This record gives sequence, C-alpha cells and structure tokens, in this order.
Amino acid sequence: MASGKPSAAATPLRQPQQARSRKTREKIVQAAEDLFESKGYEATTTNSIARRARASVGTFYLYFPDKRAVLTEIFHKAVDQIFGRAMEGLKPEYWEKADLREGIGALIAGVLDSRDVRPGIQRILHERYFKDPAIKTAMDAMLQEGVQAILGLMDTLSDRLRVRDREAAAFVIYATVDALAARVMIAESPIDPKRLTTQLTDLISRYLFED
Amino acid sequence: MASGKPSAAATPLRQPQQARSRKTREKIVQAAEDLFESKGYEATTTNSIARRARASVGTFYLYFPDKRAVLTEIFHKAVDQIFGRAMEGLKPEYWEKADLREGIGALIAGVLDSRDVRPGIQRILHERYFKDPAIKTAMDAMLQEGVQAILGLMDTLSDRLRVRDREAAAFVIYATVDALAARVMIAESPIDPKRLTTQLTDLISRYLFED
Amino acid sequence: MASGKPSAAATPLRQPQQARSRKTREKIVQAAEDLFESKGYEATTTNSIARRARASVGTFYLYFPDKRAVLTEIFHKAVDQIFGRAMEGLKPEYWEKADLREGIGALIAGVLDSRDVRPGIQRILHERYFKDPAIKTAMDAMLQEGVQAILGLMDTLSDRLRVRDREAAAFVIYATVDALAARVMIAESPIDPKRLTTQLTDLISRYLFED
Amino acid sequence: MASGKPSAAATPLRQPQQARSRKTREKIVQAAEDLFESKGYEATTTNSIARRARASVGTFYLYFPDKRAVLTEIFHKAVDQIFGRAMEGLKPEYWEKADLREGIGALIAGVLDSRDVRPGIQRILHERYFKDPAIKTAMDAMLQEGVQAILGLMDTLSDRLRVRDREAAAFVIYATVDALAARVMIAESPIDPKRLTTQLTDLISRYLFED
DNA sequence: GATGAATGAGTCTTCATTCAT
DNA sequence: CATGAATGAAGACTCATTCAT
Repeated sequence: MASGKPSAAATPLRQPQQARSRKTREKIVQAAEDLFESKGYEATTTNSIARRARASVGTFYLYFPDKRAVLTEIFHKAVDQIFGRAMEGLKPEYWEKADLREGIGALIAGVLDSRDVRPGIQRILHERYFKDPAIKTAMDAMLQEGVQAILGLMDTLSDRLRVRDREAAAFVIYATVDALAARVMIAESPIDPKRLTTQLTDLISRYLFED
Repeated sequence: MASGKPSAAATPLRQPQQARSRKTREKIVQAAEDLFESKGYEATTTNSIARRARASVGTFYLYFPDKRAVLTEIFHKAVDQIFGRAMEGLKPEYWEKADLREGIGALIAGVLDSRDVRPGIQRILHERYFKDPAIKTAMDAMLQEGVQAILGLMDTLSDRLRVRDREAAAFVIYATVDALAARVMIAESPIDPKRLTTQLTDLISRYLFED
Repeated sequence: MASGKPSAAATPLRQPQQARSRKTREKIVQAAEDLFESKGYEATTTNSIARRARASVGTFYLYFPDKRAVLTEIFHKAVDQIFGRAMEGLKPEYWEKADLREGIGALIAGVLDSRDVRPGIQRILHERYFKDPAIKTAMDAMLQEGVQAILGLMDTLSDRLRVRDREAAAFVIYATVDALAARVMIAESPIDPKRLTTQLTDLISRYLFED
Repeated sequence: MASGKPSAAATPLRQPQQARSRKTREKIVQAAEDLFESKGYEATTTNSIARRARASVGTFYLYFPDKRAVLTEIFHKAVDQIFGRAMEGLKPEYWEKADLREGIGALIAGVLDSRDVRPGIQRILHERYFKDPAIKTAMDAMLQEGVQAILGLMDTLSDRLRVRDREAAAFVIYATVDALAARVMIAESPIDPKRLTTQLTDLISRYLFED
C-alpha cells in the first residue's frame, strides 16, 4: 500500500504469497459456510471445516480466533446480501408511479426474494439469535434500517397516507412482511406464495391508503 | 388419569408408591423446566436436572429415555398453556357483538398475552424448531389450529368480510399477529406495545372489513 | 455425623458405595503422585493419570475440577508430612539438656530428614512455586511456622543467646538450614552430608552461643 | 569475534551482511529475553519471539535449532553477568584490610546485588533447573566456582580462620549466602534486608573467626 | 538469508448415557 | 424403584516446527 499501485504487471513479487493466503482463508470460509448450512452451527466441528477446506485445524485457527468468528464473518457477508436484496423493493423508482399497489408489491417481493439468499445461513441466524450477541445486534440493526427505509418512503407518500402513528406503522409493516417471508422460506406455509403475496398486498395497502 | 380415582379406601397400599413415583417424575420435569428456562436447553445437563430434582441421574433415565424427551414433554405442556391463552381471544363471545375492532383487539391481546407464558421455553422452541422434528411438528400444528380458528371466526362474520381468499387471509393474519407478538416478547421492539397493538388492530380491521 | 457412630457393624449399608468412591479417588491421587514424581507436572496429562489409575478421564474430572487441583491436594498432604518431619528436631526434649550442639544437631537432622519425604513432589513444589499461588502461599506459610518455632525455642534458651535481633536471626537460621538441606537433597553437593552437618552445626552454634 | 576486526576499509562490502545477520540474531535474543522475563519460558511462543523481533518464525529457526537453544544462550549471558556481580565481593581488595567483617559484608552485598540482575531470567533458571540439563550443569558450575573463590579467599586468610574442614565450610557459606539472597529477591522475606545482612554477617564471621 | 503459511499431534475438558449395587 | 460412580467419545484450541517460495 505504501508503494502505491504500480502499473498492472509491476508488483507480482509478494502478491503470490498473499494471494495464496487469501485463497486459503476463502476456502475455509466456504467450507464453513457449506457445513453450517448443511449440518448447522453446533454440529459442525472446527476439524471438519478444516478437513473440507483441505487444510489443517491449525490453519483454521491461523485465520480465525474461534468457531464463532467464522460464523460472524459469514453472517456479515450474508446480511449485506440479504438486506441488499430486501431493500431492492424500497427503491423510489417503484414508488414514484401512481400505482401504490405496485410499490407494495415490490416491497413484498423484495423481502420474499431475500429469503432465497443463503437460506441455510438464515436458519442459523434464526437459531443463534439469542445466543450470539453479535448476531442479535446485527439483525436488530437490520430491522432498524428496514423501519427507517419504510419511514422514508412514507414521507414521500405523505399526503396519501391514512396512518397517523407512522413510526409504529413502519415497524408493524416491516415485522409483518418479514414474518410472512420467513414462513414462506421455512416452507411451513401450506399455501401458495402467490396467494400469500396477494393477501399481504391487500393487507398493507388497505392499511396505508384509503381505498 | 385414564384409570380413574379408585374409591378412597380401596387400594391405599399401592397408591403411595405410584404417587411417589409420579411425584418424582414431576420433580424432574419441574427441575428441567426451570433449568431450560434459565440456562437454555444445551447448557442444561442431565446431571444438573437430577441434582435440582434431588434425585440421581439414574432416576432421570428411569423416567425419560433421553434429554430430548423431557423437553418434548415440557413443551407439550407448554404448548397447551400457550395456545390456550392465545386462543382465548377467539372465543365467540368477543365476536358476537357489533364492535368488530373489539374482537380483533381481543385476538391480538390473547396472542400477546400468550407470549408471557414461559418465555424461556418459547425461546427454546424458537431455537430448536429446525433441530427437533417433534417441536417443528407441534408448532406447525399450533399454526394450523390457529388458522382454522380464524377461519371458523370468518365463517361467523361471513357477510361483513371483504376478503376473498379466506384461507390465505387467515394464514396471513395468524402469522402477522404471531410475529408481532414475538417481536414484543423478545422486547426487541423499540416501540411501546400499546401503540403497536393499536396499529395492528387498524391493520387487520381495515384488511378484513369495509371502513 | 449427626447420627453418631453406632456400634461397629451397624451401618455397613451405604458404606460400600462411598468406600468404592474413596478408593477410586485415592487411586487417582496415587497415580497422579507417581506420574508427577516421575515425569513432572506439565509433562503429565490428565489422560495418563486416569489410565494409570485404571479409570477414565471422566472419572478424573469427577473428583477434581482440573489438573492443578490434584497437585494442590497432593502437595497439601506432602507439606504436612514434610513439615512434620522437619519440626521433629524442634521438640523441646532435644533442647532441655545442657548440650546445645545436640539440639542444633537435631534441628538440622530433622530438616535434612524431611527432604527424603517425597523428593519428587518437593522438586515440583520447587518448580511451581512462582506459577501456582496456592503453592507459594503454603510454602510461605511453612516458612513462617518454621521461623516461629525457632523463635519459641529462642525464648527457652533466652539467657544463653548472644543474638540480639532474634526475629531476623530465626529467619536466617531457618533459611540456612533449609537451603543446605535442599542442596543435599538435590544431591548437587559434592561434599559428604555428614561433613556438611558438622559445619552447619558449627555455623549455627557459634552464631547463637558464646563458645 | 574469533576472526577479529579487520582494518576499517579492508572488507567493507561483505561486512554489512554479516553485521545485519548478527543484528537479527541479537534482536531475536533480546526479544526472547524480554518475553521470557515477563511471561515465563513456557508461556512464550516462538512466534511471539519472532514477532517482537520483527522477524519471522523461519528466521528464528535459522539462528536457533529450537526454543530451548535461545534460553540456553540467554542464560549463558545472564550467568556471566550475575556471577560477575556476585564475585565482585570476593575481590582481594576487600579482604586485604584488617576488618574482616567488611570483607564478609562485601561478599554478602555482592551476592545480594547479583539478584537484581535479570530477576525474571533467574526465576526461569530456578524453575527449569531440573528440566534442562544444560541449565543444571551451568548453575552447578557456578556453585563450584563460587566455592573455589571462597576457598581461595580462605587461603589468604588462613591464619585467622578457626574452621578446619574448609571445603565443607566454603560450600556451606556459599549456599547460605546464596539462599538468603534468593529469599530476599523473591521478596518472600518479611524482614528488612538490612537486618538480614547484619545477621548474616554475624553468622559468617562468628563461624569463620574467633571473636 | 528471510519469509510466513501450513501442519497436526497433543492438551484439557465436557456430558449424555450405562450399569452394578 | 433408586442410586451415583464410571465411562469415553468427541470437541475446541495451541504451538513448536517445517518448507516452498
């Protein structure tokens, strides 16, 4: 870094070593991700992660202080992806048009969509929520951000809204959509996602707007 | 229970033993409940359960095949209690009156209320949902029953409803109320429960009924 | 204890179980003692202790919270034995006679003698002195007691003593005899113990008494 | 050192490399010394030594076959320093005068003084005495030398001495002073060093000389 | 000379479960 | 019915040492 970034082919010297190291690290993260996803967090041993990454336990502990640390890393990456996907539907472009239902549809679709991102990891986040403060904190932050985004949206639509207590409303909406999405992902819903989406759209649009 | 209570003086000799046995079993269940609630499932050892029940591990395994079994038992009892409380608000008496908001209020209150029942156990149900099929099955059944109850209610209110796809609607309502209740219990909601309840009532009544 | 001690043959009921347990515990302590003595503390693993005691690691941890705990126990037993032996020479009976050299001889002999008690353990005490606070504390206490004993003796001999600062003198004497004894035990002394004893006796008697 | 210092301008080209190499080696030794002193031998890892020396583990093993080797080197340096300091008090200049107590005072002061040199290292020597033969050998040699020095001194003072078995006496004196010094360093002595020194001087002078 | 990534045998420790009494 | 001592497989983590670059 101190030497600045020279023209492309100039500094291959040290790179290989660092590149190898980065690769190893990535192999470990990937292995952990696979195993956490398939066997769950607790059932995955550090030894098995190393083995799957074709490395040794020692190498694992070279890159991570302990098992939790890999999970935290994986989950940070995942949260960004998941949240990015979920926020997709809140982009103003969906809301500038006249059709409000379309906006709500996009909101719901986005959240539902985000549930397809690393479902195994989401499952683990779910079960470790109370046990791992780092996870709780980050998931709570996600909730906060989601609520803020909805509040922002409400400002845009201000004159058409019928709700008074917007803060509570935003929270209720986020929680509702999120919960339904969770049910769908978990596939515990015996009802077709499309029907659910329709009803959810009705639920929210009737709540927010005069018919 | 199935054998009925024999007339007072009939078989007094055998009774004590069975009674004592039942008592031991109950002490164990109680001890497990306390410990699961305070320390979580995995952090509770069979030895500690036995110790707290003032029994020996051997006795524990006399009544239960393994650790999971106590949890299953506890959770069956808990589900009944929790569910009973939640269903309270669906009793027809709240719905026969003219004021529909009152009924919805009762529904929400019931579910919220049910979250106060053995919160530690509910937390465990939450985290073991994917790991313990017995738990998944029973919680899913609870969902089903809830949905059915709401559907039944809808039949009663048939003419006043504006929703078409009642099955999906019932599911959406149950999931929504349940999710909000969960957020409240977990105390992860930065917003006052009362405000949430108000909004939730609005949400659902606008969804179900014409203004 | 509460029930008092009944006539010999009365309470054999529970005894067997407890006796077995005590035996196991003793086997473990003995095994640990042997291994610590032959291989040193750090080189001895909990597994090897269990194996030598013909028990399992689990059993080891049934009786001791960790490795240090066995060492502490062993060393408490040892300290009593060692110290008892060392204090032997301070008994008044050796000092009531006219010959003061005889008393000093007994003092030295006692300490030297005490070095034959569990030399391997003493070696460990020596090397763990700084690392294990429990050991430091107890050894320091031993020193204190030794010094006190010598001070007591000085009171007895009060009129014949030439030293003024008795407290410091007692400390110096204890430390000196102890150090010499250590050198002899460690067998690092190229000089015959008897010659050392003679010189040590001279050293101390000239220090304490007029010729 | 063996090759001598070449005349200034002779081989300046090669010198830097060797000088750098020597520097690296020294940095490693210094780092090890610091860490051993502050954390103890076992708690210091080869990696941490390298890190502190701003070198890599590989470099460490370039200069030393294993961890023990650095300790041996450090301790050789230390022994020279410590011993040099301790022997200070045996210089004839202190003994040529008439006042014998002054000589003995110097002897004691020297040894006490030497305990201030690298106390952390001395502590390690203490605990590794039995584990590391190299250490045992060298410390025993130190003892031998000390005893020899005292014997030499005795020859000088021959006519004033009252002791017969000089060899044993020298050993006893060395061990005594050394032990007291150790007690003082370890700060386990509840008594003021000055008082101890006075008594120690009395002890030895009464032993060696007629009053 | 120097690097530092990689290794893996070896430690301590836990806990559900069994079984002789 | 009840006991509780005993088990041992399994898991997280460490660190001296090697070796390809």
